[in-house]
Amino acid sequence: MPELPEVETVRAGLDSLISGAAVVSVDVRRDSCVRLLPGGPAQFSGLLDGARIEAVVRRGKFLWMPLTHPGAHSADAPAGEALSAHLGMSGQFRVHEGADAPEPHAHCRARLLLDRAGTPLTLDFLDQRTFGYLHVEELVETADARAGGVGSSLAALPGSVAHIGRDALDPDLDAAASVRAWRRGSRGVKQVLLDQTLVSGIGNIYADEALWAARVHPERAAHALTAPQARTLLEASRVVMTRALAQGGTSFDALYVNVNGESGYFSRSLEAYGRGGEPCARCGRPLRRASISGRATHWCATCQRRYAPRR
DNA sequence: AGTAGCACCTGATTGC
DNA sequence: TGCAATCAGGTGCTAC
Repeated sequence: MPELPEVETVRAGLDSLISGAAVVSVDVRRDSCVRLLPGGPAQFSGLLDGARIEAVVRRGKFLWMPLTHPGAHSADAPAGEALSAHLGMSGQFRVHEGADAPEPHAHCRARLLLDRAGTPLTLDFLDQRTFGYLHVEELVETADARAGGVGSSLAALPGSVAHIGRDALDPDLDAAASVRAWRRGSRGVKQVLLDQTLVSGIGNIYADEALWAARVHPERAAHALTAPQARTLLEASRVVMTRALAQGGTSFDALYVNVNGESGYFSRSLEAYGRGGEPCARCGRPLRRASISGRATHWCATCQRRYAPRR
């Protein structure tokens, strides 16, 4: 469920609250949330105990927190280690300051007790549908990060993120190369926008919003996009996700909230997603809704033409 | 190599 | 009322 603006809202909230905190104890309440570790919850706890969270960083929808281990040598992992996380369709982080944390929610999959300069913190990972995960893994240098140069904060990525492209709001994204990659291949434009290995961060909501704003039909073949159309599409995705971020993200219900349990307001600003049958804000014709490769898709058949008009 | 299809889950809502 | 079908913001693996 969460896409780039929602994940960034979570990242910023976590960063301000838990950066610099040390892990005091770990309670995994559903083993599958650490399924990427062969050793399960015991290994997860062992890797985190005593570690210090240096920061909370993000690429696209992937989050990670570089760790340091006070008093330990770092010869094993030259680039360091990180607690990484993906929210899947329904993941949330919730932070409580002080010693009086409430009972864990029914969807709480793991609870970490932290200490930040003497202040106790409780970090809960909630996930109704359990597609999300927590993981501890080594950071690896990537060719992309080295080539990026300027993006020194992303010099190293967790192994599970190494195949993900820079996200649409990354200042180091190579727009020309991204547009070229988008225009290759036989898939429809919507599928290409959702391909996280090309440009990351765009999910089902913002794909529909960007396509509507750029007046591109979701089923237009990617190779039939002109270069200017593809550029417009990239710019539209940036604009819509930047506006959403400024409003705390998109939320329809309590399934997506920030680290304090609050909802964002961008659902009021959506032009296409969830508006099947309602009039298009540009032309007044009813918006279409259909399933495209298994994802609900919304568009205006008048403003967004599947085939380029004949001259 | 690139792409389609499905699997992975829980819970709310809709329809018979 | 009860129960089955459908749907939900994502990703990764497998098989063509």
